[in-house]
Amino acid sequence: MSPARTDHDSRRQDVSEAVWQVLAEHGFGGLTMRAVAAALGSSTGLVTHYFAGKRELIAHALDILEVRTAQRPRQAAPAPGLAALRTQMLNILPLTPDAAAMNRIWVGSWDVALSDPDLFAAQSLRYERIRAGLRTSIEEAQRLGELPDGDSGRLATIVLAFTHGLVVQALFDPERLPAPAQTRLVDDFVASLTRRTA
Amino acid sequence: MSPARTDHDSRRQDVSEAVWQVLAEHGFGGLTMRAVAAALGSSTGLVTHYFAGKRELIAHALDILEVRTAQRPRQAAPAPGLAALRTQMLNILPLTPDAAAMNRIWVGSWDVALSDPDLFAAQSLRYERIRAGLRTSIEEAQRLGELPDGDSGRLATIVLAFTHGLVVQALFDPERLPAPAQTRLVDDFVASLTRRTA
DNA sequence: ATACATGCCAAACGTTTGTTATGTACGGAG
DNA sequence: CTCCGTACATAACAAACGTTTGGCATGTAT
Repeated sequence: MSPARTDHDSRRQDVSEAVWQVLAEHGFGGLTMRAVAAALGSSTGLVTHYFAGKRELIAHALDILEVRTAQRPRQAAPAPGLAALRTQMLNILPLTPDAAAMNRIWVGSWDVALSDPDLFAAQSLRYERIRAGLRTSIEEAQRLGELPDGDSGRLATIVLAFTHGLVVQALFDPERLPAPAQTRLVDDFVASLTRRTA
Repeated sequence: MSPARTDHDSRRQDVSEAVWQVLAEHGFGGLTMRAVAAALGSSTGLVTHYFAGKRELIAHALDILEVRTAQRPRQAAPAPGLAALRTQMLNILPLTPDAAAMNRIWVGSWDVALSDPDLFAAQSLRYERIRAGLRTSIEEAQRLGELPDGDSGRLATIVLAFTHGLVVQALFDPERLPAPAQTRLVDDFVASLTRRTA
């Protein structure tokens, strides 16, 4: 019933890795069955064996994106509240080569996601989830008096907007925005949130 | 020497318009010679007659992006300084259907721009120019005492980051972020910049 | 009137694409 | 040993792609 001379999941993971590699180098515009097969050193037959078609390949790529975002080696929050929020932001930014590759794919996914209704909905949900994560830290910070009271949802949107936008600029100008510069900008931004009204 | 029975520039503009239309609907992943020709109701021969190849088509699309960004019907700055900065930000955001289409193309261009060295460099320059524009307003605002002193370049980066990020969220969740909501977020953000240190 | 450059279509070219079919090797089940 | 389903390679396929070519207009220049 189950002749398994290779570990299916493990092999599928290999394909997944090849997809990642192709995307990081050539973007979604360069994602083809053959490119993935070449990156894997195999035939396209192997690729189709584990992923029915290109659509499934793309959908899976976006899944990896979320999984890696959640499981990447990230710094633990040193403290709840504002410090946690700052850490969450830093964990998103392209501060390391791996994180840069992830963000490059993330940003690249927007073109295809905006053109495909299914992917569009999936992406919208992902961002909603990210905002929810930020929001808990924001509300905790408000409870601790580290942030002024106000609509935590709106503030989460502002924080995510700033972070996303910084990702884009960092990707397009890595020399001007190396890791320390990004960190400094985050600190500047966070500081502007904590200031009280005059 | 110059038999011109049709206005070359005008016709080229028509092609340009067709490119725009295809991009707004299908993104850069759906930009093909035939799609452009179809949107124009002509043959692919016409397209190649005005643009040597696909690369030139893409490069031109990114040029339009900048031209339209500069020449779009935008609100005039009601006053120099902070008010001008706010207006600049609002002029970028997808507050109207036209502006939404432009931003959809803008965001979509990142995938291809990140994969092509030439386009990459061109995009980097564009963002540099946008930041320069923001910076003049920021410095004026600082001179007027509307903003606290500080590195105007870094502040411009922060402002552009926030604006870009808000564009992305608005595109992926237009129902949650209609024009008034976007305006409100900009005002919240600007307010956070003006607050003095406690 | 002749010559020539431009505008554009229609069609074809060779390549690349996603997908599917065929074949082989092989480990477990009976 | 005999099946049989899994794991691929090979290769074919039609469709779509970017690009090129040949030709027919139509206008200006001489």
